[in-house]
Amino acid sequence: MALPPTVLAPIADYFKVLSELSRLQVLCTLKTGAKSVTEIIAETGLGQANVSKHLKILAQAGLVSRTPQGVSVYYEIAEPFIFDLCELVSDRLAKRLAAQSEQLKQLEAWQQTKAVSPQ
Amino acid sequence: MALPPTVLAPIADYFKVLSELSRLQVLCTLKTGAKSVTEIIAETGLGQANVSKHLKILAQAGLVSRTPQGVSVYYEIAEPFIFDLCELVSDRLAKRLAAQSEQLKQLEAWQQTKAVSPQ
DNA sequence: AAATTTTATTATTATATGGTAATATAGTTG
DNA sequence: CAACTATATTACCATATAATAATAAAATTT
Repeated sequence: MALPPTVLAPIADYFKVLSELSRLQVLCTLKTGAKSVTEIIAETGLGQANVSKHLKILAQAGLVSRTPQGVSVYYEIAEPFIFDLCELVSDRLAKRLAAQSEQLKQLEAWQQTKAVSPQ
Repeated sequence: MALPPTVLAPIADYFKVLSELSRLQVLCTLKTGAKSVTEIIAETGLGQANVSKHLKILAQAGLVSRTPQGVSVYYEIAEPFIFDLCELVSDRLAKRLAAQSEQLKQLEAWQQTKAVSPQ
């Protein structure tokens, strides 16, 4: 029997948080340490309201922590684990590209053969 | 400087494919081997058109392979890697729950202390 | 306290997407 | 070829969500 939705749903939700480019950009900004919202806005080039909303989603998901400091609010990675995930996916995508390029090379070699001894 | 969107976008897209409960259900169905669409429909309880659409998305993402066989079409996991990802996330979520329950226990112990020696 | 800065929220719009019914397509069997 | 089965596609609706502008709220400075 298949895994019940109750088990899979939280996993899907976790992936969903990571499935938006803007949120990944925000997270990457925090890779080098805690940053204020203003700094995040500057680094990503995203709009203020937009960043604020994404940070709320990331905080609710438990991926970042929030610490107000004076007028500013600093956000920090709470689960460095997410970078492991991103790297795994990135590596997998790279391997795909490598395999594709290898196949292309094979194809070219075969075409060479055909040109040398046609028919 | 942060990673450019051109690098992060494919990663976000990869996560996006895995961020839907129905698609995870379909993938889990294939964990034990290739299955026809009819079998997938039966195991998941999802609608026919729905399953067909999700399978298309999974195939385009390169996560499953498609092999017609007579009237049926069999789909198979093309990247077992996805189950590693799911398991990593699942483990992480489990650790979270464990940590929460531990905190709860600590809180209860503290309340006991307070009850024994009030003030 | 007024002005300023920083962050959060609300309202709105545009777009994307999941689900379903209906239809189309393709292969199989009588 | 007609009937049937399996899968794909199309059209449609409902919902979710990303982005932005406008506004609010909170802390700081003058």
